[in-house]
Amino acid sequence: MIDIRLVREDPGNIKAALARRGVDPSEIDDLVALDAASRAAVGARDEVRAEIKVLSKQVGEARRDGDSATAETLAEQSRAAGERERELNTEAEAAQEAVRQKLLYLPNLPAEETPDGAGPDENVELRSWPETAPTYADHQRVPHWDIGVELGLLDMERGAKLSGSMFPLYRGYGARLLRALTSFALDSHAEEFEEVRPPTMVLTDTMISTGHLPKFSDEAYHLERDDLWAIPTAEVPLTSMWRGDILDEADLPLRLTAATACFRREAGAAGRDTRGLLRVHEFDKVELFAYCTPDQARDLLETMVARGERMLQDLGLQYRVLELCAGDTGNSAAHTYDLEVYSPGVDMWLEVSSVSWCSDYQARRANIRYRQADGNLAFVHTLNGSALAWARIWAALVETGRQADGSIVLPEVLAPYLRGERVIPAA
RNA sequence: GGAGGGAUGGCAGAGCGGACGAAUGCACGGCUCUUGAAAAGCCGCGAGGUGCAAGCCUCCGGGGGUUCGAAUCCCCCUCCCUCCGCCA
Repeated sequence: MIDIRLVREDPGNIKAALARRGVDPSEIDDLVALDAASRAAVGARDEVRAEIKVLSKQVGEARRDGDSATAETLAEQSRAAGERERELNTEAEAAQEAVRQKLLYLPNLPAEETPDGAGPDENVELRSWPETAPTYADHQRVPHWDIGVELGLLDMERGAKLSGSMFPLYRGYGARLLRALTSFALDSHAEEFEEVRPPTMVLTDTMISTGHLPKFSDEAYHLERDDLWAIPTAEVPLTSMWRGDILDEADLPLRLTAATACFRREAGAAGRDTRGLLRVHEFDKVELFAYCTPDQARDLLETMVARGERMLQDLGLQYRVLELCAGDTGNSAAHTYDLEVYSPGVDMWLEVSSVSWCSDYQARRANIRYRQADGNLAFVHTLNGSALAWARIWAALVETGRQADGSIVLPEVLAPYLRGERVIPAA
């Protein structure tokens, strides 16, 4: 969440920053009013509490002096104050909770460098690869869902039979390809990023820390009986690994990588991209994550994007890099780059990575701080990025690699992970 | 699932109705000494909120309760450890 003090000190500035992402300025006015009310209520309660403390101390003294009459008089006064305290406390807590709720729903402030814009159409294309766009043959213009059926790699019908639509089931070479991608990715990050295998079901507090709750509860799967949430991305558990902790500055940046399944209800996208792997409820993804100081954040963002790009080049997939505009940047992020691959069979650009700098928005929610050289505490910055999301990569690889005879040639870099078998034979 | 023991500052660990926001050690910061460093000595040092400030308030796993007053007593919950049961 954003720092309430910034709102208090300069509401106009916050209004302007959040207006860039479509937040109504009146929201900030509401927040300022709630905050003022909260501080007044807390102050009133604290005064009574101070009174009770003084009285209690005096009761003790009177008792020691053997003056039981005075002790009883003071105790009576304290009891009366206690009743007032209970009322004022109820008010104060309600007022504080109102401020917190308001803050939990407000998105992060966009970074200065994040370009203006209202939605996806105004994102900025920074670069693309390869420099000259490839041409694609007719045999590459076959959608992956057809290829999947033809070669026995993807069985969406049986997936739906088990779990409903948009739950893919991979078979044979198709399943092995996924496993190869995950191994390839983790190995390539291993030198700089510690490999983690976190739980995929998490507590409500864990989801709140990243900003996925309370605002986006419709997008997540919830197991009611145990009150657990299926993670939409490894970013969620990784952010909470150090929730509530104080890190040493010397340990920063702390870099992690994790492969997990990711679960998304896609409630807001019902009926869109329903075929194949373009949009699914469960997919595997390798995530990069970092905790760092504010000074380290911008460089880290660039190096994480570079890792994603490097992998796409290694996989031989055509891609472009988008800098998201303020209006399209995710709730928790200050600045985001998306990587999109071109998939010739469906003739679409598919988002396969989103790399975000969340400034201290998540750290504030999760209360993750570090001790600076001067001894003071400050919130860390968090960054996350996919490297990469496999379902759409799988689609692009199968479509791009399709040969005239119907077989599929996979990238050289995956050979070690495919027992040397880079070619999925034609049917 | 059953039985017992725990949870206190960055870490370790005392405290078990009032003088406790909390001993002590380590870590950390400053200073002295030193050519420099180490060692030693001295001083400082939990966090959050609010206030111009002095100050005031909150926090001893979480939530309730008893009491004039709770880290300390009672109840519930969570997590950790030991033992038993079950289990991939």
